[in-house]
Amino acid sequence: MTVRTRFAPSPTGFLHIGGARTALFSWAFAKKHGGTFILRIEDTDVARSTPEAVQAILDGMQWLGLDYDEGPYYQMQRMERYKQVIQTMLDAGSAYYCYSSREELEALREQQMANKQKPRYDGKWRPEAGKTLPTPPKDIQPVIRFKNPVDGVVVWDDLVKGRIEIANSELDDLIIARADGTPTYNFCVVVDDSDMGITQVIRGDDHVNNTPRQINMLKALAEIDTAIQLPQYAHLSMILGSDGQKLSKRHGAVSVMQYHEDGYLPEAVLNYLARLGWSHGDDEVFSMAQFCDWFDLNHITASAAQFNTEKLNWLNNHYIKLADLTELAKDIAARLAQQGVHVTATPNLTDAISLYRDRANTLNELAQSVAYFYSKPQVDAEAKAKHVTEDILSVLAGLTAQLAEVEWTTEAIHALIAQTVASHALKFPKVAMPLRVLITGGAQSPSIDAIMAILGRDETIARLSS
RNA sequence: GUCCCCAUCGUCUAGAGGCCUAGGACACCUCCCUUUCACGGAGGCGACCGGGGUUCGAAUCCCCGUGGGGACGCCA
Repeated sequence: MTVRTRFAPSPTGFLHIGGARTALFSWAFAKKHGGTFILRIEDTDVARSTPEAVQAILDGMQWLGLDYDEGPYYQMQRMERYKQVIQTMLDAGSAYYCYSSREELEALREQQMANKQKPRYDGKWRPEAGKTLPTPPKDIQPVIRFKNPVDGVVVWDDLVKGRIEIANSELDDLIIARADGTPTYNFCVVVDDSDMGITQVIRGDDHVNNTPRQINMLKALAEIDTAIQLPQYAHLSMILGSDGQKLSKRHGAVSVMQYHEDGYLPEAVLNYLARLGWSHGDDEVFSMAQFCDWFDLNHITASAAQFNTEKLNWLNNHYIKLADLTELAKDIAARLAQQGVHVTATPNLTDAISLYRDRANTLNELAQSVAYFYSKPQVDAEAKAKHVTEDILSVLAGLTAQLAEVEWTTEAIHALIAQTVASHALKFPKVAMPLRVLITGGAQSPSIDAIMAILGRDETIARLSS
């Protein structure tokens, strides 16, 4: 059977890092098996869904390069289909109208909680053989509930967690259509996964408790339509924040696009996410092509994983070092422009980047570190006091004068500095450090001669003369 | 509260009963390289949650405990 997987976010916010990983695994599984990856937008919660959120999800997936083969499907556009299925269930007796009011249900829940019981529907309107149902009140619009089996257990072999067994006695008759007639999540998922021929449902493990309900509905549907088959399920454990707490809006569950803004390469984020909860022996760094080739559900960890920015940084640095220089320069120029620093043809940006890329964890850091090539640096006062001392000023003046004459190459500049150092019987850093401070603004930088070569003669002399 | 899931270095993980003196990566520390800081190179520190079983043998299987997480909506 051809593999068909899906990613089914609800558009109530941006695509966060956990959602991105779920999408990534689903995507990779389809790729690995030459299957189809489907995007489905679960927007039945009209009150919370927004077009902006849909766009944010689309943008996030595009940035990461998680392309889908089908979709996006929108559940709101499938209303007729859901209503049709609900009707067949009503006709088949696997669903029924329930007239319990919200207040009534709320009171029931509170009472059960007070009795330390698991809150659930009491089955008041559930039809049973030989049971007389109450007379429906006129002022209440009924909801429709699924008639869940009372006995037995629901069992499935979770592709990540192994065999999971949940007793039907733990489940109640869930609402599949609201009073206004709109279907609810668990029901839509079942219809969609079935209609779309999903073979592996790969999703977050907060859905484990929904799975037995969905399986029961699927089985009920399968009694009506024998072509319906159960998918396999793979429940991914969640990603925790760096503090070990659940990722949430106020707990670092940032949008994947925030990583873009913060200067992370999609390759790094992808590689990091792939490795978070999945492994291939000791392999740490790999391309998406390699990942898709290796990916399997057997090597997914069942336990929750904590997000670690330092490792992401390390990977990001790795991919920055590997990045195409021209592409990198384009990105860095844009980031500099955002800060009001405009890149000019000289000094050469790609040369400047080559000098700094090895030490940058993010593109923002990289942009920051080459900014002084295009705007006067703010000279660090402490570094200046320490390195630009009285006794060295005359040496610098002499050097500056010679700089006007020297051939403008890294080698020639280096030779000139070395010669100055020698003629004054100094140590190399004694001259290099003040140059560094005056030219770059700080005490840490790559080789100062290489920097000067890129910066240009006039600007170098200008900075040394001020 | 009830049900479900999970448990190896600080973190991500390898580990399918003997290959484990528990391996790798990030972080951290030391040294080397060096023109400062990085990069890079070489080392180091550092873990099987606890208790019972099963077995000749357990990080690996079973049970109990503990700890963490999730679910219990006319949200998804």
